[in-house]
Amino acid sequence: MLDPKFIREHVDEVKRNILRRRVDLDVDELMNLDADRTELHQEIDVLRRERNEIAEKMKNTVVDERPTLVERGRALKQEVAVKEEALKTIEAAWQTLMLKVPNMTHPDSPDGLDDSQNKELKRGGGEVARPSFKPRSHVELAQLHDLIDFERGAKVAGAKFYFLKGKLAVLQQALAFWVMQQIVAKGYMPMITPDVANEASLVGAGFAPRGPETQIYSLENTDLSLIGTAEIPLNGYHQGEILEQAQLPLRYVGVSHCFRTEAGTYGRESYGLYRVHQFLKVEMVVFSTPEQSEAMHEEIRAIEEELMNLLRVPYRVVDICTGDLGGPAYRKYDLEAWMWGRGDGQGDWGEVTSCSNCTDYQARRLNIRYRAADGSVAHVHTLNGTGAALSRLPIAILENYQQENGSILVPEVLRPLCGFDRIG
RNA sequence: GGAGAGGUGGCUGAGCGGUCGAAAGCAACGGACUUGAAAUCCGUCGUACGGGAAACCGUACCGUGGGUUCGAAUCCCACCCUCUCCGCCA
Repeated sequence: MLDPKFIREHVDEVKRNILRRRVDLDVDELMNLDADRTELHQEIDVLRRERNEIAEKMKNTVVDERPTLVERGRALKQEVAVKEEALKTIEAAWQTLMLKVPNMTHPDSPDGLDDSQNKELKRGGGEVARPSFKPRSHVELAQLHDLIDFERGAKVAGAKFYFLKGKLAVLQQALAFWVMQQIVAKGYMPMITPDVANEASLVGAGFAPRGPETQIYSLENTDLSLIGTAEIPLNGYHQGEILEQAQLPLRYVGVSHCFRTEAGTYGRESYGLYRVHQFLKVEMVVFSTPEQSEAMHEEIRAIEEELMNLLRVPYRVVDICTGDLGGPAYRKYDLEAWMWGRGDGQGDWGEVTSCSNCTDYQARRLNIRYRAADGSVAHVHTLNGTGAALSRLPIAILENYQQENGSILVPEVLRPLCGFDRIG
């Protein structure tokens, strides 16, 4: 959420930003509601003031004069109740629109409509070398070695659930542990989070738990949902707290299962493990001061790149364009790994990690603040970045490490943990 | 799951329905004393919104949401959470 005061004072800027981000929202309507809301608030305050004054007078009033005061008090109670009811309605509408206002945007974020207009910044992880043979997709490779069982996953839990089997199951655990270790070595606090979260945490992180376009599984008869990312519990972790500036930046790396309904996304874009209902993910979350957040964003991106370099998986860094940023992000980078199974067998880039600077957008909803050295209090900045999505990263490893005979080499750094150096 | 106790400021912890935004202590901050530090003494010390150039004023907030009342931290109801005991259990 943006600061309402900021919106009032920068209406034109906010409007321009909404246009740039391709968000459909009537700011004038919001401002009208905002004015009504403020006015009603003031009216209610005046009435409450009188009510308090009457209550105060009651204390030192002789008995026979009390009925007059009581009567006036009763009338005021009525008036206040009516106005409070009206305020509730306005407040709800105001809130709905406020939540739709996206974060402001980093001046360097490329302008664009959708992911086709994201801007490539750099490449790494080694060259994409077309092999002398026709590369197989991870699905074909998995079939060859019996590494993923989608059929039985569907039988047990439904389409887009799966069993990882054999050496791929081991590789996944090794990857998760190795990535965690690397990030912990950078000073991040390792965390294993709840795989469910309540509505306050979900909404605070910018997710809509219920409703038609939700991406989230919710649990019946509770206000809990299965989390889509550890970002949700890790953000919620400091909900409502005032941190000390000396503690910042606070760096966390959490592992969790992630659940996404991915409604209506079957087809080529969701081939194999690329888009599934459940996966394991290692996620970094940072709380920082406003001054630190851009540097922290670069730090997280550097860690993501380092991991890909150590794994020797070809990747490119993409600066996400305004139309593709989503609500909370001020700026977002994706790392896309080369995947031979995409792009009609020609190979293509596929997102494996993503990192965002959400500035104070989430912190305001979650009410996470810090006390500066001078005693003043302000919202922290929050950042998040994928350490490893243990569905997509294995795709990139399988497809880039495959050999002509269909066997798959294990990345050097994972061999000690896996206990084997090739699959097949 | 059953029985009981409890949720108050950064922490500990008082709080007869009106004088309570809230005692006291600790911590923190500013100052005095000191060569410096400790100790001691004096002072400051919640957040949000609105009004005001400011001093300051108003409103709200004592787990959350309802209710009773002229008036609620205080009474009533529901929910959430914590602790103790019992049961069950990886």
